[in-house]
Amino acid sequence: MCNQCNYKELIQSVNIDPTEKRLRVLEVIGNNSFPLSALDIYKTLDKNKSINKVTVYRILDLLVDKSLVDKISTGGRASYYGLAPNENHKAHPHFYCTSCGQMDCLNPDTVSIKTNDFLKNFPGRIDKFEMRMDGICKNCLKKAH
Amino acid sequence: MCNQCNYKELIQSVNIDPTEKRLRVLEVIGNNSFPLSALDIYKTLDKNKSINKVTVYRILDLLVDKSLVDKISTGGRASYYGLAPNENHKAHPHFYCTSCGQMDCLNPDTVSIKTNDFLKNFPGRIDKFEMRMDGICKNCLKKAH
DNA sequence: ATTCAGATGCAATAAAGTTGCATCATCAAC
DNA sequence: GTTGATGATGCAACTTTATTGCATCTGAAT
Repeated sequence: MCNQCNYKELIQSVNIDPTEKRLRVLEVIGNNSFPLSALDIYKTLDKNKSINKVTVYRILDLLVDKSLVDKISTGGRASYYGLAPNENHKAHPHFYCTSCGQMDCLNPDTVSIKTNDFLKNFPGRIDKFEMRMDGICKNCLKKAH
Repeated sequence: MCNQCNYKELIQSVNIDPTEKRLRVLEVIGNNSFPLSALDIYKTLDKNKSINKVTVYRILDLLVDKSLVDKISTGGRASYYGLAPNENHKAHPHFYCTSCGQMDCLNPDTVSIKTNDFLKNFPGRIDKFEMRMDGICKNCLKKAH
């Protein structure tokens, strides 16, 4: 969730056209407090048949490519999307409920990571760091009995 | 890669039948120094038409369920499979090359993680912790120019 | 008004994994 | 040894998630 973000400016800041659909997609992602799947986003926007599924995927790819949006993998089959880390949003781990598919953002300092000398010596290029915990959320735990 | 493992005993230790196919699947995973996709495993075993794709998926599900094998998500679409952590294999992060799809195991102490008070206070149940770095491996970096 | 590039839509397709049901193998009971 | 039950495996069809190819639209530049 981002209350400080001007989505139009965000899009313009990476030198792409802030089209209506791109804005809508980024808004859906930004106004949500947890990451969403492409299909979640599509369904949200398609309430009034206003966008095509393929367009959603293409916009997501673009926003990820421009580092405005973060593509987060789950233990499940679909990727989820959330606002990329920036000054207002520190990078943070996620929790994925393997029962209901809900994904939550965890506080950035629930875990502290120290990447020793590793990063300096790694022979390839590292673009991204992802950390995820899988389990059963409290709601599903309750339902279980 | 596991040189100390007796795969048959491993399978028996979780009270399931050590069938020929289960053994083959676990061996392929265990003899490999990096995680493989279900299709990699299938192709390795299917050289002489000796196993069905569905059987591979079902065996993988079973081995994951019994905690002998770890299902590792990538930035891509397929899951990868490696031996689950145990006394001989500490849990460790992975590196995934977004260019060629190769996944590598990183040294367990390339990063040190401190999960502050988080785990104690979390209202759900946590089964698994996954950490992955995505980027371009040194081979693909070379090819790029 | 015309043209051109980029954005979007639509249908078809691909990749990864799952399901339902048939068959096979193993083993205990008779 | 045959029978019957149980679990393992095979095969075809299907589902979900995502991608591709090509057509159409839109908006700025000329």
